[in-house]
Amino acid sequence: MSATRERPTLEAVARLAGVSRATVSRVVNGSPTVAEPIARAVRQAVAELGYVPNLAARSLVTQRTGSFALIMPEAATRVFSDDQVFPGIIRGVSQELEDADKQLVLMLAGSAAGHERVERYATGRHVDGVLFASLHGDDPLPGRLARLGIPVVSGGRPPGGAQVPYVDVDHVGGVDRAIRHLIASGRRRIATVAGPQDMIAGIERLAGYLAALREADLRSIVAVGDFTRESGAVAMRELLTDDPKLDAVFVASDLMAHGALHALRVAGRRVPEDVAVIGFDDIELATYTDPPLTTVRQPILQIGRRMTRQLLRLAAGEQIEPAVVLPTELVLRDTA
Amino acid sequence: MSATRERPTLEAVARLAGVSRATVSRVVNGSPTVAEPIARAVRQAVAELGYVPNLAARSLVTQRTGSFALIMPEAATRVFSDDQVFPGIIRGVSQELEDADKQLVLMLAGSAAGHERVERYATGRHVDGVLFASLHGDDPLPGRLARLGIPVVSGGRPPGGAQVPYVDVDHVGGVDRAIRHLIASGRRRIATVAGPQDMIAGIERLAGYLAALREADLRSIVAVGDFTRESGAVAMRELLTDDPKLDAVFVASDLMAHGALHALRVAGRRVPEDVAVIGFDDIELATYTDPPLTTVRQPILQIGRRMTRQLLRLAAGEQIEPAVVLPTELVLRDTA
DNA sequence: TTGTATGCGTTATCAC
DNA sequence: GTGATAACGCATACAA
Repeated sequence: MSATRERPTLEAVARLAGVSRATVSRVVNGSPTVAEPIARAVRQAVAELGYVPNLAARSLVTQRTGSFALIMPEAATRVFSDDQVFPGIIRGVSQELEDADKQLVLMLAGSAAGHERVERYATGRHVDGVLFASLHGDDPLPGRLARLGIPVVSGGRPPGGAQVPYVDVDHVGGVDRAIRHLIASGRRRIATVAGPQDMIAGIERLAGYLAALREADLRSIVAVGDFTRESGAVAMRELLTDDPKLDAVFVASDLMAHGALHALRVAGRRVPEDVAVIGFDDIELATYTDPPLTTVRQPILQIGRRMTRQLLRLAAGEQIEPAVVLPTELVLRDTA
Repeated sequence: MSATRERPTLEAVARLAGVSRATVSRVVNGSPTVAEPIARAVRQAVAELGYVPNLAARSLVTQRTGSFALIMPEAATRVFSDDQVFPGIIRGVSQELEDADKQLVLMLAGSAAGHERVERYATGRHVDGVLFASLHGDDPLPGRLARLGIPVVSGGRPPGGAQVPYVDVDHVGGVDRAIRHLIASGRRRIATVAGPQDMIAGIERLAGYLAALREADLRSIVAVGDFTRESGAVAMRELLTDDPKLDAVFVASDLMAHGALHALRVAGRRVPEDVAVIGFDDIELATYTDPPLTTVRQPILQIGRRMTRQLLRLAAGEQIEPAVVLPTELVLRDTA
């Protein structure tokens, strides 16, 4: 029982079981064409030696690895702030991959170096397919991988218009319902804290806000954040400066909304009496803010699951829809 | 530019450059023993063909993969709740690995199936080493991997006493300072919401609480949660039932403390006037609770970084300390 | 049903 | 400095 015992190979198992390597391979891979007594002997030898297949060798010949990459083109700080969106996607992907008995390889690609390493990794055929949790600007990577024949699915429509299959939610519809609700409850000076304008979620939600206000013939008041809580607070302060009499604000993410609530409290505004607030996402935090946050729910877990299912189908050689759009829903709590 | 173009191999590059495979390999791996003109020609051919080394083939011969696994023996729900502890560790690990130009493979092993898949993956030599973000009970996996000669480092002392090198923080010292602070400010009925008792963080923080109260000759009041926000709220309600007159509570994690604050507000208790609250972790949320949370800071990012450095040294064949313990610190805000 | 032989794409050990 | 050539550990077409 030495600590650095040689790893047993197929060969060793074959010798011990008194059969050929091929037979051992068949047993290990569950081929039905092996006589039961022999199979038993082989399994016995496998157990005795503690044999585990070398995955590198296997994937060298099978041309597949059984693992899939989920790429977060974000700084780690952003992925793991307490914004629950990325984590939710990770969970969805993880669940679906687990069901398929595939391995998840999570890659953070915030830095340029990280981006490059991801590319090497994926093109090096370390994975059978690649998921992008989000995309910034017109990142060329997904298109490049797809062109190399590597199955790729994106979370959110690629902002640059890259031709990559994606799964997204109905941002505009959700925002529209939120704004209508504010208007219906008598609000007239409706501002927004928008998300980053190089991400599709930021772009679409702002577009939705602008369209809804235009239709209602109301003036728009915009400040831009970057989906962090801190940026939400900063943007809220800007808005209050721009228009001290604003009576509602649609914030493009719950985390930013939390920051905004904080800023409003500091500024002495009551929510919802003075200012109504609606967020977007419906992460767990939304239930625990003070007061609990009215928000547009997006099915975060489902995004991850759906992306994964699409990718698995793609990797299996099936044809898939170029776009899947999931519904959003307005969840009424106490801030609007 | 066909979508499923054959991948170029070393052979192809060699042919195009008019040299041998060995030479191409040398150039690709940056060997200095290649004449510059030839090296240039090879690089040219590599670029032209878009050659990328097949990592499976490479690791088959080098016996190393350049990637390391970070295993979260938790349900995904827990890892990616908005508790920032696991994410913080992931970030630390990710940063340090990035600096070393190594790949991070994140594996969730909450379910039994997941646990088994992780074992196959690691013993299958898909990674050069393994990090456990936390350990439950006496999980046999880390010990098993270590015995197979796979470098392993644990985050937190293994509760079961497994002989695996680990990085942990000074739980007891931190809790002790928290309790002393409560006593010094006149609190006498000090309760605790403990963490899960199969995790070292839960065990040690409760032990620290009990020891500090015993020393001060005060009565202990204990409820147990599982590090989720909801469990913090539930436990807080229990405590209020047990002793309606309690005037302070040490909560073993900030997220549970958030739940506890919520429960206290609902119960009509003012914080800190009626009840003082101290958390543990100092995640970003602690700054944003209402009121901002006094808490014991642990250097979460550093835990991840330090674990990774230890693992890299281990994988490089160096000898490492069996235990590294990082300091904690009391951060005073408004709840105590 | 089982065994033999071959190849997957690299790196490493030699000669040259 | 460069080029053959032998592993690395496995899966599979083909033969028996």
